[in-house]
Amino acid sequence: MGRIPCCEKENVKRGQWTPEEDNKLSSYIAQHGTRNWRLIPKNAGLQRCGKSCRLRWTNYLRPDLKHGQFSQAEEETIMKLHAVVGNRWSLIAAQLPGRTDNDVKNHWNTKLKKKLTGMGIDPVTHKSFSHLMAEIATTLGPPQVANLTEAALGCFKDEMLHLLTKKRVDFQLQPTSSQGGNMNSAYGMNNTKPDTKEDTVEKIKLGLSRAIQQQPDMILSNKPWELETTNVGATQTHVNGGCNAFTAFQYGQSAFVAEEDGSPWNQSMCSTAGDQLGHLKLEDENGEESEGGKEIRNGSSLFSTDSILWDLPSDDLMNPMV
DNA sequence: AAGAAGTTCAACCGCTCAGTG
DNA sequence: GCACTGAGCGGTTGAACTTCT
Repeated sequence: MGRIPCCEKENVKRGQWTPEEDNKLSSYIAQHGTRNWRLIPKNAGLQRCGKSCRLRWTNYLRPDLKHGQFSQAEEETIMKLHAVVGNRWSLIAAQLPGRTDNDVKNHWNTKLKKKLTGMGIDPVTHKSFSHLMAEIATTLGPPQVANLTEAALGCFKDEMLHLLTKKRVDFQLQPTSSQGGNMNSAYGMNNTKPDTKEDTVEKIKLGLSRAIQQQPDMILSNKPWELETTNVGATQTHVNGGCNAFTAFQYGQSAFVAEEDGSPWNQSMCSTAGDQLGHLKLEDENGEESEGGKEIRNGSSLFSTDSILWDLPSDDLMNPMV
């Protein structure tokens, strides 16, 4: 039993709309309104599917639409709401006057996701990668924890590579006093060459392995059955006294600290390892070391401590959230 | 200058939901 | 309660444009 098509597929034009078509649709709707989309193309003299007309109108022709760049405030709203409601684009768009769900969705997919990833935050869960690594660790038995490096890479390799291969990365894997080993000879201090993807992955592996080896108690102590979950507003924060390094990485804290020490990765992806992983320095095109990178600085201002996730008073919403 | 690679965004598709008889 | 229909939603696609090599 097939689904009844919304219109006859033949005799129906598809693809980009022409200015004449836009005019026809706009003037028809101005006169007759938007009742019965199936009849609109026929009556307006358009060889288009009703659904296509509705989309064109709601996403482009509606007079109350904004077409320019998203403002910082709008981006903030999207990110906050996405953390709460997920991919409910229409719900999010309802809070942004003049923006459509399609606009919001596109902006999220092309800009905001990357921005978050660049900050070491998983755009799906809105948790830092280090937090997610900790969660992975809790699902592994002690013998498997040794494989955490591989597991973490499996999960975040794409994100890491995206970030690391887009920017010039200066790995400075600093040895700790307890290590005693000569990290300089192993990795080369101030290795300013980004190398190949494979090299990058190997370096991440080495750093993570070392961190995990040095902190097995911390990772193992974060057992799911010992986790206490508290609700903070609309988001959940895991609280575990023995594993503070992993707790409560939300935008506010993450970005705030990142700005302080200039290395978002140190705080997010690398916070598990802390100093053992060393510092990832981001350099700009001129080879100048940036304080966390341009992207990150923008992110920091976006996620100021004044606008952390759970601080979203319902009064701020344009429309009541369901 | 030209081709390749990456990015953006309008448009489409198929599914679900709500309204109606 | 059921069937049917229109509207709306979110995921995906691909053309156009931009940037890189």
